[in-house]
Amino acid sequence: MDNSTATTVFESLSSGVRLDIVRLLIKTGHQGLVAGEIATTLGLPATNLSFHLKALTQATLVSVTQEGRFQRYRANLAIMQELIVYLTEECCSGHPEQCFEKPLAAADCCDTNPSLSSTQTD
Amino acid sequence: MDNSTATTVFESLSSGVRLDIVRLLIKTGHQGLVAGEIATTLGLPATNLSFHLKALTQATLVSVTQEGRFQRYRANLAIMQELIVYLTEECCSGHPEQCFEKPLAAADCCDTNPSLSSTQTD
DNA sequence: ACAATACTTCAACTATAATTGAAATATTAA
DNA sequence: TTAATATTTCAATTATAGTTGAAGTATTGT
Repeated sequence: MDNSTATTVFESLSSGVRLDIVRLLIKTGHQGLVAGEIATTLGLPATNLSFHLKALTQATLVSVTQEGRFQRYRANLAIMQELIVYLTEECCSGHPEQCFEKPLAAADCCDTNPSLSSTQTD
Repeated sequence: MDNSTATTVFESLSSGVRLDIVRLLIKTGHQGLVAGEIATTLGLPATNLSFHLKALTQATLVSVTQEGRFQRYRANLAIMQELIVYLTEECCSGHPEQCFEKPLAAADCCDTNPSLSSTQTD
């Protein structure tokens, strides 16, 4: 991931609304959600949601597929992983010795570790 | 890291200027840089830099200490690590089975692995 | 064909962020 | 103590982002 892509991704996630959308879509995984379901879940007017979904789609953080008159949105997990790699590289750049003094916990991510998910606020 | 903190951090890094500042300060590590050095390196007017440094400081992405009439800024690596953990948790939430299909590379970060740093664009 | 549904686009508006030069503050050097 | 240096704050301006209702497009159900 290059710096301008990273900026675009950060920009996308800098809106509370868009972060909520991405987190919601990550939770629904491959199934994703159609626009109306997102609107209902997050209590957003359709036009406002559409605005943010367009931004997220252009930033490739979500993908869309048409299903009849519905538009199904899915989170792009790959780019989240790339973002994690990017941040890890940046944190280490030139200073590996002070990088990750405490354990990263990334490796623990997929374990059944309730203490990780319980740190979330909503 | 809670969601509103994450939003604040993303907001901070969503500006190309601020991302440049943080990346520069990460490179200089514990030594950090005084404001004037940052301004010279990035070619920014002092007042504009000060604006962004204030935002970064309030978001706790950088810290300041006074040295006579200089202000020395340093990156807060700990919050970058927390951000990585936050993203990892979010990516995994509810879907550990599809989390990190490809290797994360986070663990390789501090190894002498030139292929990682060579992916950066500037 | 026609009405209903799902969603997007458009245009207008409001809100927030970024940039700038001038003035202010604080520290140091002469 | 006066001048120079380092940085911040302020006020004004410009630029960009977010929100909304109305209208438009496309698909489906009757």
